[in-house]
Amino acid sequence: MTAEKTPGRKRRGAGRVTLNTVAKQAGVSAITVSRYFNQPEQVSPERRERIAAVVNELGYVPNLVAGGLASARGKIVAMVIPNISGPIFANTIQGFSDTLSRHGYQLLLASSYFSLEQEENAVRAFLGWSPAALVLTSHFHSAGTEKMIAETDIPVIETWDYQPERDPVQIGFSHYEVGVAAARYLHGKGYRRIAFVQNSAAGDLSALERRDGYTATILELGLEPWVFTPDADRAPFEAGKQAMDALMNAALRPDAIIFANDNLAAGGLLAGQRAGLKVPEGCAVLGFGDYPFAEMLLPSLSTIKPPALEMGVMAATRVLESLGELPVEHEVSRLNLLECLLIERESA
Amino acid sequence: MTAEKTPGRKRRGAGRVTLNTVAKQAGVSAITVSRYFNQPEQVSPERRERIAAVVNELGYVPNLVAGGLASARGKIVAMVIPNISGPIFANTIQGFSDTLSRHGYQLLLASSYFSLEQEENAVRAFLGWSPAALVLTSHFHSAGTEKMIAETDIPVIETWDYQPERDPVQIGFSHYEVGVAAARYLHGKGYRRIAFVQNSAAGDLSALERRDGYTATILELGLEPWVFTPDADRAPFEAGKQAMDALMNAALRPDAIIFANDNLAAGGLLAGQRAGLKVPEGCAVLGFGDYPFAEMLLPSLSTIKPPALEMGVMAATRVLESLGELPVEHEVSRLNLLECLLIERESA
DNA sequence: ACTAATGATGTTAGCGCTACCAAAGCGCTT
DNA sequence: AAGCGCTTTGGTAGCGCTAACATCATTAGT
Repeated sequence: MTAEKTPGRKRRGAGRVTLNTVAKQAGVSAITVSRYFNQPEQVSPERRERIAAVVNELGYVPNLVAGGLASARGKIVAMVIPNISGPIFANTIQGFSDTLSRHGYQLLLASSYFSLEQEENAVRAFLGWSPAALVLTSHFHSAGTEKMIAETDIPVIETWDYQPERDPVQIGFSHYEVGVAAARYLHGKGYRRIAFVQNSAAGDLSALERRDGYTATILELGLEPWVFTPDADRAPFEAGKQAMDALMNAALRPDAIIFANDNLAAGGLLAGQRAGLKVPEGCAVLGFGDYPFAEMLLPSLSTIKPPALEMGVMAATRVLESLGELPVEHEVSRLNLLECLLIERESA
Repeated sequence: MTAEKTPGRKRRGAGRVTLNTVAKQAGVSAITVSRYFNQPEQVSPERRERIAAVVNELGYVPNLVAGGLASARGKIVAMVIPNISGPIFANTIQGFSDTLSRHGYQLLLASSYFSLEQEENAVRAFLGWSPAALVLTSHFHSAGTEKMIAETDIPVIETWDYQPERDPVQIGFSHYEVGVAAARYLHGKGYRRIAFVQNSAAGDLSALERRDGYTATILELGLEPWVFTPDADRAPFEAGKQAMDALMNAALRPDAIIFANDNLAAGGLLAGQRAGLKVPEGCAVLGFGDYPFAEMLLPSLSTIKPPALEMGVMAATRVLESLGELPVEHEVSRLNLLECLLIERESA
């Protein structure tokens, strides 16, 4: 029944079901079918019904690429995140994606592995899809990325950090304050030789801010900062073991250790236990991230829980608000500071 | 310098930098600039250089939406996965995404939460973006989804399972055989009262296949199957605890337990330990998934590791091959059976 | 030297959809 | 009865790009 009468040379999308096919079949104009999908309330009920029947019969799927081109805004949102499989970022992605998909937006995702160059490439490619919004992680970007986000007119959101003086919408928390809180908490518990174990993964610049918060606070408390840096090429779990072994063999052992994340902390915990160390009596252990296994360890791991899921949901909410898909509560704020939660378990 | 001379009424994408802007500025035709991006080897070096300079100066970013419409194939690949934040699927996504992005393809991602309806919605929306390929999880789909994947002409790949008789490309492993292997392994170790703890999450149909493999094998070995199903509304970790408590209070305790996944197993392990149970002497524990924390537990968790990352990489490879982006090794096979690995640690 | 083959570049016509306007239909007021 | 505002519908002209073909310059072949 596909009556192709075009005589000439060019026939690319032959015989595909398009808006026009549906329109003809339903006896309405193309634009009406378009409205049926985008502003159904503007189409009379009878036509809606007729169009629905035809759509169903033909199995028509709207071509969003064409729609995106015509309207210059696709229902798609781009996100670049350091890595997808990390236990914490995953929650942010999930919260973001789910909130968006409830409103018919799709997620375009890429990981940067903390590489600014990879981030830039991803952003460039994404902008070519003219997404409705762009979500990045942290405020550390290459010059090229900065240029692009300054020039684009779509909303840009930065998560997982919080820099009041920056221009894009900020949804995050202060890593520096996390370092401060960790040091103060252990100090309050009576610990005095508090060490900090750095992230072995290069490029995680936010982790350095946590360390800086720690260092500053320790000095302020009149104690001595003590930062241990594992070998850069070790996996986090192994790096944690290395750190614990090294610290326990030091002349003057620490009585508490802050690990830059829970993976490191778990490694430290296990190495300590295998060496007969009692936690927290012999040495307290505090992590960061509240990874899913933190409560599964023995002793369970005290840690600082970042608002990972909340950031994803809030990022999506801000995006939807600025697209007019969601009523704006209060006033869209450029600065959204969320709180971390210190979860006190057995290890500290 | 943006000389707009169009007199008429419609001006939508006003003053945006397009292919044409670049072309004029560089003194070449639009198609040459297009070639510069898509088949650079067809453009002479001098022009390449000139175009590169202009692109850089204007900060031009190709509009992939327009390109996708014109060429009827966007450099985008869609994936639907049960959930993004699960520790195992995350690896598949990561492997998939990374392999693709190395070839300039972007990832469109959605999660279905094991809901066939949500999967169908995601697939429908994705097809509208005319992706280069579509990747799904498992072979359980709604009728609507089946219809769409039958009618579309883009490659469809199913991962995380393996059904030889199905049409789409299969990349996965046999869940049934995992159940068989788990039962055999414990039997070989001398255990005789082997229980199986089901997944509390409804909708994970693959988990049921693992159970079936277990049941069949246990019967074949002349033992008695024993399947425990936790309350459906419990989080996995809690469900594992519940299962362990219940099984340990049974009249005749099991001497080994297979948990449908590592989260359940971790809960079981912890509940057992808190109750003074020695693992594996009192009761062996075997998980599934090799979640990152499996080696961090005490005792470390024996488990079956699915080829999560490999499936992602292989899915991407097959996609790229069928798009002609990658030389085809051997012959593109529709059936790709990968192996799980039983990782023997301390718990079983 | 003349034609054929090759490679680089340009011209034209859409891809399938929506923005923009215009117009028609309807109930109501004055 | 004419005018007004409102809703519903349709016609037209692109959105920015690339496929397909056409053209031109260059080189090779006899």
